[in-house]
Amino acid sequence: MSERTSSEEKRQLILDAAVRVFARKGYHECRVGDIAEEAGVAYGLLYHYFSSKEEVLETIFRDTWTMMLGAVSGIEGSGEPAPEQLRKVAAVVLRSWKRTPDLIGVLVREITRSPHLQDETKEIGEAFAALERIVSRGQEVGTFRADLEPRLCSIIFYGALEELLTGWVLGQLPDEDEDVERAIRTVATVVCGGLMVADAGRDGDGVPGKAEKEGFEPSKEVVTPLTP
Amino acid sequence: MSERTSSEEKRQLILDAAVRVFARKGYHECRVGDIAEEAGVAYGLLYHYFSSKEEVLETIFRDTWTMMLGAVSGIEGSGEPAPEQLRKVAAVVLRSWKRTPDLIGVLVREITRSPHLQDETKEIGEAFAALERIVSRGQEVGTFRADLEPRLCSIIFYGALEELLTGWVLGQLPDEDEDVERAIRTVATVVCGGLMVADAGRDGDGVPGKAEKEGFEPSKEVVTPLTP
Amino acid sequence: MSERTSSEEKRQLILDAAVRVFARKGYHECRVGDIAEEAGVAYGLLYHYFSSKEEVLETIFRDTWTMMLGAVSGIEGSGEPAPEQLRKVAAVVLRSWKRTPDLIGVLVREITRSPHLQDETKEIGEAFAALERIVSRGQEVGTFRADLEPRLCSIIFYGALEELLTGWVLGQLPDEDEDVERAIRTVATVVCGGLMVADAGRDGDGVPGKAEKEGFEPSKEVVTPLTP
Amino acid sequence: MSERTSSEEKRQLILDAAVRVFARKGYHECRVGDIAEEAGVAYGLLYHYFSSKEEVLETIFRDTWTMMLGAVSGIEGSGEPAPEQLRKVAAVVLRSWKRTPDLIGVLVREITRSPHLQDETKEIGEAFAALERIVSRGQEVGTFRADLEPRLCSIIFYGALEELLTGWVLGQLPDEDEDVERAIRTVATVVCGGLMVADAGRDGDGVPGKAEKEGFEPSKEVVTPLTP
DNA sequence: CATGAATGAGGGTTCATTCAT
DNA sequence: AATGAATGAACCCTCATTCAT
Repeated sequence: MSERTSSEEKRQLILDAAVRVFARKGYHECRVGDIAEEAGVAYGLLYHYFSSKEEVLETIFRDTWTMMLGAVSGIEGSGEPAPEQLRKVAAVVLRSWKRTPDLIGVLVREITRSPHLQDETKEIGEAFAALERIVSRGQEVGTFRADLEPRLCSIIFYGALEELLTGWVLGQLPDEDEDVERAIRTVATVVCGGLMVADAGRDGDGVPGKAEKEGFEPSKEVVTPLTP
Repeated sequence: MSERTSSEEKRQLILDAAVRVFARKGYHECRVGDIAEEAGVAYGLLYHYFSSKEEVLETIFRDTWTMMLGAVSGIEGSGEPAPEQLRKVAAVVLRSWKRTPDLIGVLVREITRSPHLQDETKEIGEAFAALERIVSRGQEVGTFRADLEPRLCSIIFYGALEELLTGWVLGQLPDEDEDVERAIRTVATVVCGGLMVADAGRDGDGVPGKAEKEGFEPSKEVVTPLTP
Repeated sequence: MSERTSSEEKRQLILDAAVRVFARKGYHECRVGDIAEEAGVAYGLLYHYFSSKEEVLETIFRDTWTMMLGAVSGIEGSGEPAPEQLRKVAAVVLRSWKRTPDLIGVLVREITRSPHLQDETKEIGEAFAALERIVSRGQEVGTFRADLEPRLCSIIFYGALEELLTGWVLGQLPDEDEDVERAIRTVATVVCGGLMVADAGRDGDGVPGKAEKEGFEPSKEVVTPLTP
Repeated sequence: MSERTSSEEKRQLILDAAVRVFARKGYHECRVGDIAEEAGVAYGLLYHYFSSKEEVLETIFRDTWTMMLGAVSGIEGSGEPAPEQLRKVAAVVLRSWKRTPDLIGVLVREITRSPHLQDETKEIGEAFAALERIVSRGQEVGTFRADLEPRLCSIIFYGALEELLTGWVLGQLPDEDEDVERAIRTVATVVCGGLMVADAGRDGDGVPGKAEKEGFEPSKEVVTPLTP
């Protein structure tokens, strides 16, 4: 109780500081001292908790993707229709921009750093696998057309999300709350619309159908948020 | 003929070598000496043609995006229907993986690295603008539904393409010729399908419709390939 | 009895651990943490008993040279003939390799490292002085030729011992018990033989003469062993 | 001709500077910058010629031992009597103190640095082997007593030389020219005296016998000096 | 006594860039 | 145009030492 910051808290303190610094200057452009300074700890303490600067970044990646995986898994297990599930994934992912812009900035900017992806592939791969299963089940129940590879569809869907985040990160896209909501609707509409069989529930206004209009999103509290 | 390598050829020699080295080790992980060695020239000669290591990367970016912009512009001006145009953009972009995997690898891995995007934004921005106009025109002629922002749609579309390329670059996705063609069809089907108005030309199988079956792609020679 | 480890024992525990670690990795190459780990104590406890890492090494040096000095002094005061005294010194020094190889390894490897010799010079110097006196007395009683400087002789003698130890430490010389005994005989024979006046006791078989054959070494228990 | 310092000369410049700095402060206590400063070159240039600070020391060791080996080999092949050969080795080794005190200081102080001896063992080992052969031949022709192991004798002999050098390096021993010459005589007398058969050439004054008095050392110019 | 988190100066090394040849 | 030796600032990391608990 009286302990101000436990060991684990100190570790998180450093991670949070690293996210801010990486977001501000980029991984390669920042020095280890910047992170320590931002965290308000001594230079070498970082090396008590992490074996290298790179491990700090890897930890950020892993932690985030683990959360992401948890969120997607939760949605996947909800039993809702596939289009609604994709919509929720889009909502979780895209809303995280406003929640934790620094973290998203780091992920977007450094996502393809070679060494990480090799290792992080597990978490990322599982997240993609979950998306893939959502698409597959949509196909099985006849909601989605069956002539497309679920794998490719999950990639298309996730790529769309990532590019939207990139637009916000780079300041090339307006990101007011309503802009974010519109982006969620648009990506859900386009991708789900393209995935759904031609006449399934199509009444002329696109995928999410009436649900959208009926206040389709009570799940906000249910879904694990993407961030700490 | 007797001239071994002209100045301009030497410059390109270095650029090509840089692409291979960046693809192999990444921009930050490679040394200027690696590029020179790969090009078979001396250490300092690189500085006759480029003012810095970074300018080499920027040149690769600019050249490629200029080509990309040219290709997209060409497609945009073809007068074909919007879905067909998007399809061709997808074809040009995705087929470039097999043509020039190293170059794509560099673009995918380094694409969001901070300092570059500031400058490259112009070319990239114009490419996005062209995609946006394609979507807009599809909306104007009633092919695409009008209730979606063209900007967001272009982002979704391009994000899908980039994520597919990423899958190939990272070796997480099969990339035989038929896989590439399937990816082209899939992204065109999904995105165009999601963009099109519910009953416009829908005959139950999605966007590319009959066109696909009628040998829809004589454009291979027409379209400027994405690479040198 | 019930006391697990007294303060003094803990101190010695750390010293013993340090000897093992220094022998294994060398003084400069090992970390303070290595010593603590080897001793099974916590990081900072070392600083309760020693003021620095260097003091640990100095303590090892001083303790050992104090013992060495004690052994040599004991031999010097035995009243035996000079050749026999040198022989016993050789025996004490060289046999210590098998007794405490780690300690000898540390002494051999770190012996001339700069800062230590300044301080240790006192003990080392006294040991050399004792050797010198042994030689001098041999000269006074006519056993050793008088035309050689005792100081140089003591250096030659000790250098021979140290180089033999070095050969064992570096694994370049066989070190079975009989090899050690042969080394003792050889160094005594060569050095004493060279020191002795041409015809003094020379009966054709070398220095230690009959003494050697008569079981010349009952001193094993008498002489203070070189090690704790 | 007009070239002030060739590449090889620059390399040697750095080595010479390193010897001076190592002699002054010791290997561990000096910084790479000290070497560069002493050599009058830039910090990083050292890394053009050597891969690390340690390689600089190793090069000094190897070069010197190669010279030592050459000198000993030359003496070994001279066909002179074994005692005279040992005497010349002593002369070459001990006189090197006055010629190149810094170099000797480095060798004496750092000789047992673990990693080096593993590698340098080849040159050092060959030098010992040459000494061993000198002793063996002395035994074969009946000059040296045959009941001693040549290997041990070579170690005893070299240890004596090294300890004398150590005495000078540490300033514990007078090192005027006459002191050096006396040390040469003493070590030759003692070791050769101990090695020789009791009455072989013994006329009461030890080994070098008359030869010494007859101007026994015209070899000064003949023998390869130990230093560059 | 004992612990180990915290400190931070200092080290070796790298490497983009320059420049004399 | 071409070379590669020379430069030196910058960086990551180590690790002896301290100190609050």
